[in-house]
Amino acid sequence: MPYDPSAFPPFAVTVDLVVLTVRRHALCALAVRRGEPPFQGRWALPGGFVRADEDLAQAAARELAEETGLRAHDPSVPAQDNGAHLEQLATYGDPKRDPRMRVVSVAHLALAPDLPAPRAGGDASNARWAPVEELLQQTGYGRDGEPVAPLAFDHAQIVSDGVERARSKIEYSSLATAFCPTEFTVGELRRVYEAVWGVALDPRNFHRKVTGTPGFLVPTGGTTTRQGGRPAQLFRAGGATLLNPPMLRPEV
Amino acid sequence: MPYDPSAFPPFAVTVDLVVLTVRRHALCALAVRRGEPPFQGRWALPGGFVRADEDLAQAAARELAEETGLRAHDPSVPAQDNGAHLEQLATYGDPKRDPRMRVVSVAHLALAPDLPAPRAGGDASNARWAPVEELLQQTGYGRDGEPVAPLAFDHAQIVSDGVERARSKIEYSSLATAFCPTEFTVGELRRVYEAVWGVALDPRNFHRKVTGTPGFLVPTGGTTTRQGGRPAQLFRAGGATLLNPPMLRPEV
DNA sequence: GTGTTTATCGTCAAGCAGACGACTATGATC
DNA sequence: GATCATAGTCGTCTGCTTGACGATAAACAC
Repeated sequence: MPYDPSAFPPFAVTVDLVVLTVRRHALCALAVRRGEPPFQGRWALPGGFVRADEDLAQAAARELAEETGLRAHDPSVPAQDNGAHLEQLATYGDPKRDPRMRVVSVAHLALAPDLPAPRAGGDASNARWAPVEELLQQTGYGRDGEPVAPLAFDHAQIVSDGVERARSKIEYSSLATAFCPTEFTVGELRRVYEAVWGVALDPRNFHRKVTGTPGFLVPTGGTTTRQGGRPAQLFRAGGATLLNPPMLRPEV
Repeated sequence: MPYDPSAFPPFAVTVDLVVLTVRRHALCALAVRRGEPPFQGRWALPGGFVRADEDLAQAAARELAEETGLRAHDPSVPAQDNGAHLEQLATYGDPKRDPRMRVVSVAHLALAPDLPAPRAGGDASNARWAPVEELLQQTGYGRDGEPVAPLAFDHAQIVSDGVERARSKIEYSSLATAFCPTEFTVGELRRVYEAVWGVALDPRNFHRKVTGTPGFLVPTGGTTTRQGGRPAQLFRAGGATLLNPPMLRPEV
């Protein structure tokens, strides 16, 4: 039976990105300002159409590079540095999610270390790192007193799902190191967990846990006093990806 | 700026279903035989095009009902019975995954209790429950001596991802009860875990764990001797969905 | 030097998991 | 009906992990 275009409705397929980082002890997501309707002037997630010859992961990596300059970490090259973690999150396809046409969006989750200022086509005023609580509250006022409008489309739901994925995934994997630079201290890693979970962790028990888990951290030999106080050992992420037993998230 | 159809390439969007059940102590997935090219005569996952006015979850629930007669369990109605668990799995969009055209498939995972014979439009010879190891081995011979051909398209990858999701999810959630009938014994639940994980579990420790986790199981008062031996208490699934601490999967 | 900050090591008790003994209640077999 | 096999249920013990927290170490600010 030959290909019959009338047999199925045509869709537009996009990728949207939840790019998370930890800045100033807060979990932040990258938001870009929409330059055209619908939702003109509102904040939204970066994203764009999947091209005709592109895989979904390729499209997500391309959008990530365009918006942040980050290369996506290729899981098949374990020793690669400076690449952001990128994984598929979920797919959103409500018929009414875009008023113009039928759009299915394959959302991806990226975790990146703290970066210099974001860029959106070179225009800094149209991209920012926003604390996720600010993006998720429907109305109110942000830290700078500016009124907060809800994210465009269903992007608040997507951010919420991405944050929840990140929160649960650092429990049982070594993914929290994706938020850290190449070399980092135990204290810096602990502050990542504290920012993502929004809780305080005991420094002594955390130190025992992460240094006692084989393959999680490998010492580089160096030390640093970045945070003040006694110099701390520097580590790199080890080869282990799964934490067993997991890092336990404290009860609320 | 008005809607410009030339600004994006058109896609076909489908849902594919990984329907898992436990039959005769083996984890099985529903497979249907393809009646037309490409891959005519080969086994594939049930699925079909998403309609113009349908949400993705609706499309998946519709396909599930068409192929198995199962209603999807609506998470907003906790007390509902007899509904299969249905959740989005992942989305597959390699440009070459369907030789006819550009198809993006949103795979869903369904977990169902052991059912009567499957039906595919009423034709039983074109649908079957196949042990997942049989579906995942690329070549060889099945249990009945018939030669095994790989699944159509990228469906082997999708089955593999679905099985992995189910294996990990029964660790930290009460989802294993989705494989059981409304009333079941601790031993039946244990055999579900053993089939899904492919391991043997200690009946005494398992019994202590599941009966000691608040909200996991609620006794119905009845007993049964279905499996022979001493009569066992019957339980229903409790309201808890998350298991904390999780059920630990034994090391290989 | 004194105080402050952060890192790191140690101790202790509670809880949980794995290994496994013992007993119970049914059906099957002789 | 006695014996056996099967499956379910209750306990015990030991080792590991965690959470709470004391103590020490090494830097900086004054």
